[in-house]
Amino acid sequence: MDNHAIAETLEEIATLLELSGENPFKVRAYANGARALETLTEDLDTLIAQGKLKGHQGIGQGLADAITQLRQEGKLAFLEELRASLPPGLMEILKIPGLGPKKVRALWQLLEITDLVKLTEACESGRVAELKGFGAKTQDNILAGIRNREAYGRRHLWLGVQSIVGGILTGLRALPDVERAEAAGSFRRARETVGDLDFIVASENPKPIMDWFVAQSGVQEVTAHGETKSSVRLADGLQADLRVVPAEQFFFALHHFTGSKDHNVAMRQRALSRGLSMSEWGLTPKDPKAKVPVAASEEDVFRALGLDWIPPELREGQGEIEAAESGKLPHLVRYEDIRGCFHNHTTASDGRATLEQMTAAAEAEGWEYFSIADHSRSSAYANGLDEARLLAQIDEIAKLNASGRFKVRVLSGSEVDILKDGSLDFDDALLAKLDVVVASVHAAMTLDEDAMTARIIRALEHPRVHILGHLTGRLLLEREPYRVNIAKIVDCAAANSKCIELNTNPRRLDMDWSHWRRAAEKGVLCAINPDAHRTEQFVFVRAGTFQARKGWLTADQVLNTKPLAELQRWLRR
DNA sequence: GCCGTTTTCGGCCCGACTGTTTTCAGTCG
Repeated sequence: MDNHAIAETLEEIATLLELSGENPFKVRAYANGARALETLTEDLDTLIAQGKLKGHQGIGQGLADAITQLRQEGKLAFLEELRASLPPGLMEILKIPGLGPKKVRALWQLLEITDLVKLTEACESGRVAELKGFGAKTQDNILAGIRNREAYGRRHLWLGVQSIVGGILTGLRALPDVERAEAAGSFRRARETVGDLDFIVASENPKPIMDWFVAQSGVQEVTAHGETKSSVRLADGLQADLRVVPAEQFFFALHHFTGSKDHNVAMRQRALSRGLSMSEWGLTPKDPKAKVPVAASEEDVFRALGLDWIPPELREGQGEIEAAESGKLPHLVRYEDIRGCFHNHTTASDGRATLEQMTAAAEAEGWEYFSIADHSRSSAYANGLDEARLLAQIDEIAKLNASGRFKVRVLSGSEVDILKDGSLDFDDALLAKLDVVVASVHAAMTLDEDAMTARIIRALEHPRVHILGHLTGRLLLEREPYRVNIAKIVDCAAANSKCIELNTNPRRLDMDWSHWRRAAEKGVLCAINPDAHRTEQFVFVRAGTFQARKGWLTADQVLNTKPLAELQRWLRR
């Protein structure tokens, strides 16, 4: 099993234990272990061999043993027993909003409900409402939850919800009683996908704000409408929560609901160690005579705990608090630092805009340079260029640059296919004529991990390759990543001074933010690339810069921040 | 199950809302 599969298995154990009525802290330990594994940056086999798995945050002896066994044998005896002891259909029932482990257990034990079909029947016949702790309302909510389970479970691409967030914020800020309004949650942290939206408002008069929020156009269902908190369902099952707090609590609440969970836990622990209790309401000293900290900004919240302000993108519980304590937070890259990008398509392959249209749009972005990297011949589905067409395009780009019609410098390139054996789709003589070579996998995605890793490493070691394109091939919410050892690819890129792409197509965001910090520490450069197939997609660079920030990247760790002359020296070296 | 310059046992973040209750359990984030 690879890291991801093992993490999913640990999640499954956590859920099964929860349904068994196990100690909730034990349940949490497995869930924490799964997260620790997902964000592991070292090679798992190396850690196991060196006996260093235990000692990682959240991984003790028990989890280290379980992970080792899953990695080496692919199975775990106590998991088999656990699975056998519970009806498999309970897992689906647990996903219905409003049903947690206690209620699912009650349904199972008292009504012998073991799947969604039986649950639906029991609700329709009114038997669920008769159970202790249930009622008519709960029964109705379960039926609604079953009907809408697909939509409610879906996450949403960050860029896809951006305009919705903007619209709601504009609406809130226009209300007379609103002093401040911000979006919080995973949207503010720029997670690649967003489960629901969180809004925080400062006001002394919450009621009209709550009333506006639940009555907005686009609201399909009101799931909560309280004095300080309301929740609604928007289109596609997207949930939006609003919390209204007094102005003096605003920045504590904004921090709290920005999260992440891991970050907040670490912050609360830090507060406790300094004699303070932390919640969304503020910081309360254990000593009633001590001064109560106030916050007129989010900086004040961090300052009260002896920390520098931590950008929301970094708040994932990945060491940001330690860095903020010692003044070692990185000076993160900003969109203003970007001078161009390297992976764009035209109508020559599968793009929707011509070379000239793309160039005009790049100039409008204010960029110094950008490179065309159309598909190569093996990507026939995308109208990949053969040698003759690529030579013609190189010539066309040279003429466009010579014409002086645009200030932006167009670099010629190719998104050359990495073939199944790791060789490239064009010969060395042709590659040598290009300014930029991006190498990507587009076919034979089902190789096993060792074969895929060896394939990509062979391509990356090719002296003509500058940038590795979309490393894992994942499509968020659609397609799993290829099986590939990212740690080994990163090491290879570092050893050969190659650049890895951060593909900022909102469905890709690949390589993922969680790997960049370690990659950059090893000296691997990042190329923030839109993979634009039309001019409007240059905006991906803007949105994708948040992902680079999430990966702790500074401007000098990003290839696109180099001035043209320096860039050309790097490309030709 | 994890963790520990007070701890190897006894903690483990905290609060709002709903629905079912007459004071609170369960769920959610």
